[in-house]
Amino acid sequence: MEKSEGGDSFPPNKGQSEVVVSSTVGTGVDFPAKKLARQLDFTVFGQSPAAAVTAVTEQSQKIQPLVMTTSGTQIVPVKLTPVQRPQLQPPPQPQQHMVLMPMKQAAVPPTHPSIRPPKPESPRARPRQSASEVKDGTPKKQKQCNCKHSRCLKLYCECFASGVYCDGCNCNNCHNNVENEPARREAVEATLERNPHAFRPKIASSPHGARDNKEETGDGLVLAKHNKGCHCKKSGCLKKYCECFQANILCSENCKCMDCKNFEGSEERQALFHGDHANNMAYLQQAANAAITGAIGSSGYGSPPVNRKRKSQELFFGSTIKDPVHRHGQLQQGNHIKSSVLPSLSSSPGPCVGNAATVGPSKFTYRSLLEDLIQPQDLKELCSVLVVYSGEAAKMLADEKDASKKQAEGQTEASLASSTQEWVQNQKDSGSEKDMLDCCSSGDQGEKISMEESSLDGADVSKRRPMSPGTLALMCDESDTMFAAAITSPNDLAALGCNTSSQLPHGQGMTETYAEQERIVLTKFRDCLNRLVTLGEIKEKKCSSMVRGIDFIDQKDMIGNGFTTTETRNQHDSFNNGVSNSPLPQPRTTQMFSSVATTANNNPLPKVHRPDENGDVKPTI
DNA sequence: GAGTTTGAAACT
DNA sequence: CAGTTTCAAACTC
Repeated sequence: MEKSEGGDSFPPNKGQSEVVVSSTVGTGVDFPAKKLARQLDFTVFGQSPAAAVTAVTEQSQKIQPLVMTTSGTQIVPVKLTPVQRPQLQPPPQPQQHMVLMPMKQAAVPPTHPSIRPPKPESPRARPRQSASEVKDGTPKKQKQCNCKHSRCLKLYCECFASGVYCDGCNCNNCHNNVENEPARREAVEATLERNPHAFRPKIASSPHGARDNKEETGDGLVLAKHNKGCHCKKSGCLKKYCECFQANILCSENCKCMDCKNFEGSEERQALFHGDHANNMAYLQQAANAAITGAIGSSGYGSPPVNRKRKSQELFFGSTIKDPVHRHGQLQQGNHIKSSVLPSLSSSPGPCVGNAATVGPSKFTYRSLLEDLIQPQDLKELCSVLVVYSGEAAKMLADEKDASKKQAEGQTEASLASSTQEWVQNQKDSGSEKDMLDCCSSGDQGEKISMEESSLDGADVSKRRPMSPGTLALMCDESDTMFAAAITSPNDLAALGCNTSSQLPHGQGMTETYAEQERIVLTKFRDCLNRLVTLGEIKEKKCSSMVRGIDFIDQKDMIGNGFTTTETRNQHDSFNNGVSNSPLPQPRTTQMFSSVATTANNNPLPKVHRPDENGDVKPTI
């Protein structure tokens, strides 16, 4: 039962597996080091998990069943499942150095300080795990295949796919052994012929680099993505059927899965991972099942599968939103900021993307954590505030640089400054802000500002304060994309400041002004985004608590005194001014941005200041 | 532990 | 390249 064939002579079976093979290989071991060496050349396999963590370039990932142990003195074959090969993400199963390691070493689970330990898994989740693998909870051996028809010479076989001989497997008619090396080699060649990359790691480091590298979804690091992507249809990519899920990575744009729930921000996924203990697996699995059945159940295939295909989902904001959940998830993976804002930007005040509940009866529907944090008007307001800042910054800087000129030119700029401040103040005091926001964007705001200026000081366009290219672009973009209708004549655009040439009376001095102006605006914008992030995090925590079933505790705390932990309490305090104390934190972005607006309102520039109180003034948006 | 489900791999 | 079949792991009962 333990072994049908193939592992009899090589690799050494269990009794032999404790033999240490030194780096010089072949010392007194009844299996030839040469064979091990041969393994090296036939495929290019993933590195040991530990090594893989640190070296992750696709090119360098030679499939290499024999790797140096951490001691650096021994060569041991490693056994990784196909999805394990890649690295980065420790698979759910404990990874074991293979047979040739001394038991003492083998008994020590490889650790990966830099990565999250494999998620807890109940024994039930590994029903086929050999008895020898985990008896006392200590992984001792590689995973064993159970191939029956492939002779372990197809990629179906994990051993073969991993580039190692079968050892102690439960396979039948195994040819993945030294005795059948010719057949094996032939199979390898055939496999490579079909797919030259067949033995290359399936998981590659993300091209998104830093973003992905720092990606932390609360449930584990998500560092890479599947090269080919999965094609899951029914598992929601929340089961180990899914290679991405199994590798503990998020589905990516490479995937062609349906009803994917393995994306950042997926509540279903978070529900799976937020359980930190193995004994939560039952619940977690229930959550996964519920998520899957909920999505697939009545609605899942009620619509043509094609509609659920990623192809349609990839139609960026196509008019037909068949699967907002998945699509949103993909978007999130693609771009944090974009995904965070998109729900709100998605225009129609109607159902936002995150409001998947309106689309399908899925029991678990994904709603962006930021869904109710950001409203379209909030963005408008933000843009408006930024424009105000921009204007104020430019004006102030221009004032400084052109103090002498302004003396000659009279009070124009001063009136501009005062008028702008007055305008901001009036906007707030008169309560017309909403009205303004309802009908304008930054561009519109800019228009208003410009109009105001014109009306107040009578200055012509050429005298209007300069605006940075960035600001102008922002304003123009806004007006182009969202409020073009409001612009009825070219003069409007000119009024928006799009005519940069007319705004640049000061030559090089303006460059500095622009830089400073942009810095201020961007810094402020960063501030807002940071607040948004904080809000999202807090809300995520709350959601996590709900998932864990302890929500009521936290919620109670939140209702009463804020948050339970010092950390969250601090977070709460940090933006206390802008966030409501609603039990279920749904702080409006308007509130969140209010401090910005207030700053702009009360003290436009002195406080435009360095939003980063620590002195970091460089916008890092 | 048997049977079912699932999705990758292989095949057509 | 798409559709189908084969296969073995994951999963359920």
